[in-house]
Amino acid sequence: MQQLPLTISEEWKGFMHLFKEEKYAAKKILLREGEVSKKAFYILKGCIRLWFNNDGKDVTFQFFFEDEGVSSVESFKTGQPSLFNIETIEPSVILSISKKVFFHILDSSPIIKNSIEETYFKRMIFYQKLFLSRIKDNPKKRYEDLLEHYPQILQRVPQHYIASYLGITPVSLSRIRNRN
Amino acid sequence: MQQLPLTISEEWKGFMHLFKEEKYAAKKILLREGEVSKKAFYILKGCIRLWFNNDGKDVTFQFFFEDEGVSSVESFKTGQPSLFNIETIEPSVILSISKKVFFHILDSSPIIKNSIEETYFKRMIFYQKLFLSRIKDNPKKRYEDLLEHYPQILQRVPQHYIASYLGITPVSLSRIRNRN
DNA sequence: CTGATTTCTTAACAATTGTTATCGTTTTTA
DNA sequence: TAAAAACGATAACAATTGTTAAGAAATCAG
Repeated sequence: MQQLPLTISEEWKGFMHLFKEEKYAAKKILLREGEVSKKAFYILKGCIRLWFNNDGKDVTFQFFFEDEGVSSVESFKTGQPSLFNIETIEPSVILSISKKVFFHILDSSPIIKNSIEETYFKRMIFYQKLFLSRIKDNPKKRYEDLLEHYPQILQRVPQHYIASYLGITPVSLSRIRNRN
Repeated sequence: MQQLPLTISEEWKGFMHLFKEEKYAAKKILLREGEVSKKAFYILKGCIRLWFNNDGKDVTFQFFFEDEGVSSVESFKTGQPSLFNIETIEPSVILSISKKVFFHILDSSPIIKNSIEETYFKRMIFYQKLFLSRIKDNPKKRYEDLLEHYPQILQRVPQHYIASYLGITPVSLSRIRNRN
């Protein structure tokens, strides 16, 4: 969906053996809010959400599906505690890589290093656009955009997560859906 | 405020003669939405807002003040049309630099190149946080955060720009302010 | 200095969303 | 498979925000 995959380019293939394949049940937390990220992930099968605790309320703010890279980027890179949880929604098959190995790959391949930096840049633009959609659109419009551009999300993700993602309550989302 | 300055480190000083100092009146557009960015800016005095036209409505989404770098990053870097306008709010004194010279500096100084890439990374985190505040907080809370963390904005920027930035109408902002 | 514009407030009403609670239905788990 | 938990729809009412309009105050421009 709105996520930029960790491109498995030709270049990456030479390093694939350094990834570890892991299977997780649904609702498994891969990284807990407040902890320091030690691994980055790549989804082979399944889906994941990012969420954090906001005064006792579970706030979901991003979804990831097959062939997308997921991590708490700033925690993974800088060693700060993660601001959010990374949690499976469905049972999932994940490739994981340690910090040490990841940065070793970056050092040994300028091509990959470059592509990762490009990824930071693109992700910045992505978040800028997400932020803009919050400013310009009301919840109903944001729901319709989601319906138009990422219908798969609505089919795979429980509705109250989506409500949270849209910035409204589950009740309000249910109303919007049944208002034609 | 919430912007990451283009750090004028020691390293930068050797290149300062390549910048051009320009003076602008209030409400001057430095880059128009839809045009390709040819210059990046650094504010010596004054302030600037970023805004775009949304169905005829003027939507402001970021403010910049003294000692901050401003540009339509993705347009400046990739040559795509800018998604927004860059406009002075007050009469301003600006350092400007052309694309050609800017990237020449990046090529001649690995230190600066590195710091710019670091800037992309930090700006990504910045936009991520902005986006999160849209999800977790209601307009009133966002106004109070602004009041607490960036009181200078409220003193220097017209209120309807701030309302737009907070994602509400000027009328609603006026009500929030006068509701104690 | 004066008329025009911009900026902010307030009012009245409509529309939307939040809150709380209830009730089937589906899914999970022991 | 049976009990428990999760999920989604709906209702009733409160609170918030949007819309439109009018008017006062401040600022700008000639």
